[in-house]
Amino acid sequence: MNNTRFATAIHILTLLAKAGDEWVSSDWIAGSININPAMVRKEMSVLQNAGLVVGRKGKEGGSKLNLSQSEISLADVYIAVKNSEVLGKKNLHTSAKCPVGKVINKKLDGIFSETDDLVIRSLRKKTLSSFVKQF
Amino acid sequence: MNNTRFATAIHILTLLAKAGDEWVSSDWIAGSININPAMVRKEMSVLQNAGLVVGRKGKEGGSKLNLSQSEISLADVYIAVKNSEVLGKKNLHTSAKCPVGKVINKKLDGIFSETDDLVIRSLRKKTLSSFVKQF
DNA sequence: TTTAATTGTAATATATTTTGTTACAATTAA
DNA sequence: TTAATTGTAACAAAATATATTACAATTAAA
Repeated sequence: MNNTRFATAIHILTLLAKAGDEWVSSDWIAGSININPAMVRKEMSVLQNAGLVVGRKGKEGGSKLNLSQSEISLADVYIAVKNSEVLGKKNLHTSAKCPVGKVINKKLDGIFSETDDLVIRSLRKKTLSSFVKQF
Repeated sequence: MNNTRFATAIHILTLLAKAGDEWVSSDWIAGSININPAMVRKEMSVLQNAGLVVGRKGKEGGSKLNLSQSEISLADVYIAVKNSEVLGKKNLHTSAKCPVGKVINKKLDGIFSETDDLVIRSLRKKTLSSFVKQF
């Protein structure tokens, strides 16, 4: 996760949470984060596919939450945006001739997935609701 | 961590652990990982700065562990190589005019560092020794 | 019905990060 | 003295992330 996707997603969801039942435009959100509106819409599209938000086209269009704040956990957000494991990537092409190189990825798998699970279980306990209360 | 540095560092340390008191060349290690020897030396340099390995130049030179296998935790390795937080980067330049944009990074800080700590505490319990035993 | 505003998405461009490569002075053992 | 090796710098290439532009499709409201 050497990118801003989690931070961006949380920022978006926080604004939607605070907007309640209003439709919020990507332009408004982009102004708060200070990124391009098209970037907001791209990430919004991911959050829609995850079932967290809904969008509406056309004049007076925009986005809003699809679930209540307390039904959205930060794990849902993380899972929606994550594109690598916490401990990073493995070296593909390790040597089949070396006893270590031959099997190391299988051994790393355990640690890698255990670490990912740990993070997800921790984020599962945190809700958008409690995050937004801080503001 | 959208890179291979942790996997590479663990691979290196595993080979050194299995080599015992011998000096292992970057060329040999590179062959097992199937990457460029200069890459191995770069990462080795990081592990040296972390106090985990020692190097020797010249003919019959190479690297070996500076501590016993059981004294090296995977957290030591992770800390040595990590260059981003688990949950990624924050958006710098968020709007000072928006009540959310104004303070969100401070609020995210809590979650971000808590998550990093969680991972480190978990890796702290795992030693190079127990990892290497699997081979 | 027309207009204005907005999404969703694709295509392209730019920037940043990661990985790979080459080169070589300094060092060390034999 | 020779041969092998590190440590590091400089540069190149590839992969990933972010930004920008454009526009068809849609929708509310005039």
